[in-house]
Amino acid sequence: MSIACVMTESLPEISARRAPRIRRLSRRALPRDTVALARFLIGKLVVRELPGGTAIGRIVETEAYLADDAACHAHRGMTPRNRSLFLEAGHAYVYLCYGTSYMLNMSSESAGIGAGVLLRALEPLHGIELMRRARKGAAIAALARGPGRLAAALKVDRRLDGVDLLSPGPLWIGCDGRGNLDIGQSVRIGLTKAADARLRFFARGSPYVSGPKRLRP
DNA sequence: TCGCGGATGAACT
DNA sequence: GTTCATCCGCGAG
Repeated sequence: MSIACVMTESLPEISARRAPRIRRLSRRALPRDTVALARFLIGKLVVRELPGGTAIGRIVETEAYLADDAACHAHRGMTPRNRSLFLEAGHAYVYLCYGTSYMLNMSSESAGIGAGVLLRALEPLHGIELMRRARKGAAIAALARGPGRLAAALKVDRRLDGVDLLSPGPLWIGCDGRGNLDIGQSVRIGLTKAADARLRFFARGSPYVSGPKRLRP
């Protein structure tokens, strides 16, 4: 993604004089620990480069899935589906849930350790029309509120499983220096296993966070 | 604002 | 055959 590419599109959400300077996250800068990484990713940007343009959203909700965690797909060892969770921190793990929705995760530990962070919701910032087309005209507030919606809005599917999110490519994660948000914490959403662990993080007060109101105080 | 049920498909036991 | 970290539309309160 180049600044020029952002500025050539005449979208109201980012004015020319405030064009974002987005830098890819460096692997060195990532927190070592999965929980710290889930918190760290709040406020960072997901950049999706598509033939029709670039879609960008700010991460406002994440969940940590630990190596020692019954709710983590890697909990019972590596399988063809979950092998991306065992890649060095910063790789995409994408899978289909309930036959209808893709989930986008980022691997979070050293190579060989299966753990990750689920990206649950974005504040749409740029390429909103692109995302709305992918979401059948949904309201902006609901474009990427929920993990399945997030993946749909960014056209993320299994083809992006294993992609390095810290390298140039179709999908990467960056920072624009404005990510200092008030971060709340709660139990994770929708789980049947290990449902009591408070491993969900969200930007307090953001209307783009998913889940019932009691879980986003 | 909430809780419910159906649609959906791939991986795993 | 079972499981799964969801979405959507609907109806109750």
